[in-house]
Amino acid sequence: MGNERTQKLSASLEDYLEAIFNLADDVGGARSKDIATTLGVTRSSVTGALQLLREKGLADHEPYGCVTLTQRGEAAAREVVRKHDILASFFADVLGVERDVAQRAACQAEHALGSEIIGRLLSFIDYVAVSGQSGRDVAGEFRLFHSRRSVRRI
Amino acid sequence: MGNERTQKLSASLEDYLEAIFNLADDVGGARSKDIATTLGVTRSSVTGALQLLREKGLADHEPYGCVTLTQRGEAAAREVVRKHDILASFFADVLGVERDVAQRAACQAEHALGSEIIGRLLSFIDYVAVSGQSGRDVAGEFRLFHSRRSVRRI
DNA sequence: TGACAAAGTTAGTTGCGACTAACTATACTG
DNA sequence: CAGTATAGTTAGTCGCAACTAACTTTGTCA
Repeated sequence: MGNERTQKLSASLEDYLEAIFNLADDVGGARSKDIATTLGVTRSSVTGALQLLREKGLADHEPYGCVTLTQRGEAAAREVVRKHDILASFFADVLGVERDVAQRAACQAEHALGSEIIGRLLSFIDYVAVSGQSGRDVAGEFRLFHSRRSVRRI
Repeated sequence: MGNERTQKLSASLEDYLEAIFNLADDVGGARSKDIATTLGVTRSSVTGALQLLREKGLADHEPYGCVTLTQRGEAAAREVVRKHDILASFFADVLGVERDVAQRAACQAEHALGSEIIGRLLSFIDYVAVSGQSGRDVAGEFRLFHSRRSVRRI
């Protein structure tokens, strides 16, 4: 109990995991420089974070080489990415927020919400998606509702 | 520009503002001890935070006395409380999460979301609330949808 | 192959936000 | 009103997560 398997990650380390995962996915490998660019931090900050991720058994990183995630690291990264995608989809597809605003908000909120809420949110997105098939498009109806209310406030 | 009026508050200071506001509302005054208990920190941490809030012109605090919020401090606190309430209501009333889980999640997420998203969320809650009056209760329907999907996964 | 640019690391600093321990002020109570 | 419990403050420490500056390694190319 209380070992490295159960420790909660900081928002910062979750961001690093997410960036490493996405870079590996997109470019085929995560270089320290690219992680720094993605997250808007210096290379030395990345070195420090990789050190921590290695200590926690989440990333492997031979100096001057590519960063790879361990099985546990990849699992943790997938969970962060999943939260991100669900939140971004909810903001954009249900609430009707601009894609890039939704993305940025998802980045912030993904660290704050547990799996109970995220699971329900995913469910809700699906509910809204199929709502059109039963004669009433919830997302569209809400957009109308929202724009009318906004107009009233001008 | 860049003066004290426009600076963004840390999540921690927002928590202090919120606690002070709620205590003043509930008990009629915010004592350092009570702020500490509410937030689960030590009294000395509160002293430090009050120092910062005073420097930022958000709280007045004569040593050994009650803490009061300035106009700007109260405005900032109201905004945090508003975000909290909207999020908690969304989690509980729309997603159907337990009240206390919703409260805790709102505490975490309230610092991460800007007014664009929060405004839409409020709008959405209203939309769901009036949805029942037009023959179809979105929240209730979703609960059914979610519970059926959950059962399928067992 | 030698030089240089780019990438990565190390060492040391900063700010924040918590903590403990020790001290001071206030308030209550016999 | 003296003594003590409670509240508040101060000083000093710690961990985290960033930073800069200086150094090392790697890779490229004339």
